[in-house]
Amino acid sequence: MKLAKDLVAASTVPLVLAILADGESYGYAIIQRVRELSGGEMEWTDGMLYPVLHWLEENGHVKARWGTAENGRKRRYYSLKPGGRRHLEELRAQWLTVHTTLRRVWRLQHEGT
Amino acid sequence: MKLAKDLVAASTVPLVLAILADGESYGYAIIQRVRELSGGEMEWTDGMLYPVLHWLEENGHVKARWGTAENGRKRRYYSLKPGGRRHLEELRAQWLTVHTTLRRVWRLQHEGT
DNA sequence: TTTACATACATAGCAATGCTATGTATAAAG
DNA sequence: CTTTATACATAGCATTGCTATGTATGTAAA
Repeated sequence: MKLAKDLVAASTVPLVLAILADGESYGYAIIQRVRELSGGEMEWTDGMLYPVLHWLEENGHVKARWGTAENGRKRRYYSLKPGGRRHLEELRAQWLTVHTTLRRVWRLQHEGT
Repeated sequence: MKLAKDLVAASTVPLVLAILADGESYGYAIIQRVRELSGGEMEWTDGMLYPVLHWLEENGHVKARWGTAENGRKRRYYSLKPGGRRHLEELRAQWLTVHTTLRRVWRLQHEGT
């Protein structure tokens, strides 16, 4: 399923933060995690993720460190800062507000009266 | 609660279509309906809604007619066309895909293991 | 040892567009 | 006669998402 641009934009930051809330991670792994969590429905490109990661870092939501994988490969590991956790909760609340609203109208369609 | 731009953008069209799926309506009433459905959390401006309505009409999702309210006031009534209904279902499916994905990560945070 | 593929990160730059700001008009209320 | 709520419309630009592109290396296969 091809997802609308808008929807992808609205969910990118919440998803990244939520994944990091589960523990430190890095770009490539986050992309795979998203595919996994979505059952293959969401396919992110690295080109769209890295700018988001940089933005999150600049805005104090996450911190980053260079690390080395078991195989010697360089990686940039990201983890949540307290501000990021707060931001995540805020975004979650916003998402749920909208979701609840949508559910209310949908219910009118699928049920009687 | 102030909602993020992205999230507003992602939910506007689905919400409008869903409201129209419930029956013919017009700009001003749609704005009030959104406020009502969201329990006052979502406040749309007319300036952001009308362009969306025009876009939906141009793209064959809705049809519009000029009508007159009981009080003699001119109104532009919109109603769903079959293509709009299909589009609504498509957007709903997309929304649910993302929502399900988010719920899965959130669950990891709020529950154990 | 060369090719191919997966892994891994980075960013310039512009196409696309959301929506603010602004304008018009009228019914009802005070 | 003034204000408020109702009702619709759109120019135009500030904002920004993300494609396209570039770099680099580990591993497997050919």
